[in-house]
Amino acid sequence: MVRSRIQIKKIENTAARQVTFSKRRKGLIKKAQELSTLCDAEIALIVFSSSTKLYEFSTSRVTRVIQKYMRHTGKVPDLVDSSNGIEPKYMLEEDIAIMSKEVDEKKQELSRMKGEDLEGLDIEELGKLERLVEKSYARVCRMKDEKLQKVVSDLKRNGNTLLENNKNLKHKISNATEVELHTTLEQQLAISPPTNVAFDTSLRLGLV
Amino acid sequence: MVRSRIQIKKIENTAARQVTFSKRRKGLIKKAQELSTLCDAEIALIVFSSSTKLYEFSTSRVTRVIQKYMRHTGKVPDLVDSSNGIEPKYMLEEDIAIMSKEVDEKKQELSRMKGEDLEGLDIEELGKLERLVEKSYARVCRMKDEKLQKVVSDLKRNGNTLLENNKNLKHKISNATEVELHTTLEQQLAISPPTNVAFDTSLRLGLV
DNA sequence: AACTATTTATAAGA
DNA sequence: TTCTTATAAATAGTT
Repeated sequence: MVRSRIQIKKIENTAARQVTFSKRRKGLIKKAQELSTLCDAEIALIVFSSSTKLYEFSTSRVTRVIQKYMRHTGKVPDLVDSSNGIEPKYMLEEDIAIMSKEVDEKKQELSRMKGEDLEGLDIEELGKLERLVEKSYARVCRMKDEKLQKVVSDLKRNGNTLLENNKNLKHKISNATEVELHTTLEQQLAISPPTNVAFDTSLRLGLV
Repeated sequence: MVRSRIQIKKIENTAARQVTFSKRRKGLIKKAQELSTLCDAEIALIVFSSSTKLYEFSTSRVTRVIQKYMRHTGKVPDLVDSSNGIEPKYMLEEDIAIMSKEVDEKKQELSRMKGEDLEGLDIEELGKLERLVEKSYARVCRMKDEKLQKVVSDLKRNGNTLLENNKNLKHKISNATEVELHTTLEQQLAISPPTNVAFDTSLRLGLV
């Protein structure tokens, strides 16, 4: 459909097929969502990829739409209605309606926080939202900064510990060499210059 | 999508809703067909209009895909095969559990978008959230800006119309006074100084 | 039901 | 996977 027009037939190249599947599945689900919202339709969409992976979309729950489908087509009639006399169904459905409304509200609030679906807002509402998102941004940044600071200080602490260890090791080595081998100071330094290594490490860790 | 962009929310006008339903349903089914052909996917699409009319598309028989769905998800294993042993109450309670989870998820997502409840996130997740909120902020600002621009241009247009009207009125008055009353120019101006008023109005409106 | 100006979806490429 | 971009396809409003 783009860059070049394609024929509607199976895409033989597996990688290309997967990419197209992923994109078009997303598009299809979006369209289904839009149709259900715009036209108040009840929709169930079940998609199995060629590798039998399942993707689904439904306005309510897939099984609910399936039940409705069954009843409608006459296959497996009155699945829900044939409860044994008492009707817990009514109450529960009312609950569902309430929760469904709650979900919808949260969804809308969320999409507005994401900067979507803003058409319906007036300037004042947009200003409020702007301030809200701005504040949120500041909070997220602050939290990230705090966590980073913590990582940095942890690393610095580690670096200091290492530095300390290096000093101790150096000490032991110089004692050992002095007592046991009687090597010169010059020889000790040529074999291991621990001070510089430790210093470098600490610096590097402190800059992560 | 065309002529003008529309909001994705229920179309209240019944006729318009039906037209859109018909068009988009056709589009949706076409997309489903294309996806199934291109990517060798097994698809079932069930659509109930708001007037409960049924439309469907499926690569095989809808019930076959439904059965596969049932087996895959493990929900209501033998819905099709044995209609007697099913507990509608259970299903409804399950609905509530699912929705309740959905509400919780949305709530958490929302609070994170608001920069709350961030403790549990690692630095990478915080970075992602940061970019998301940043993008959202840009969108909200852009939308506000667009709306403001629109208000400004509307007001300017109004201002120009008023200016034009004032000119015409001034003309009429000056003609009328000249021909019918023979008043002096000074008297005309004392009664109505239209040029200045029009100018002021235009300026004020243009700066809202 | 047809038209068409736009928006949206997306194939290909990066 | 994700983004970009050029282009095809879908479709809202109109006739």
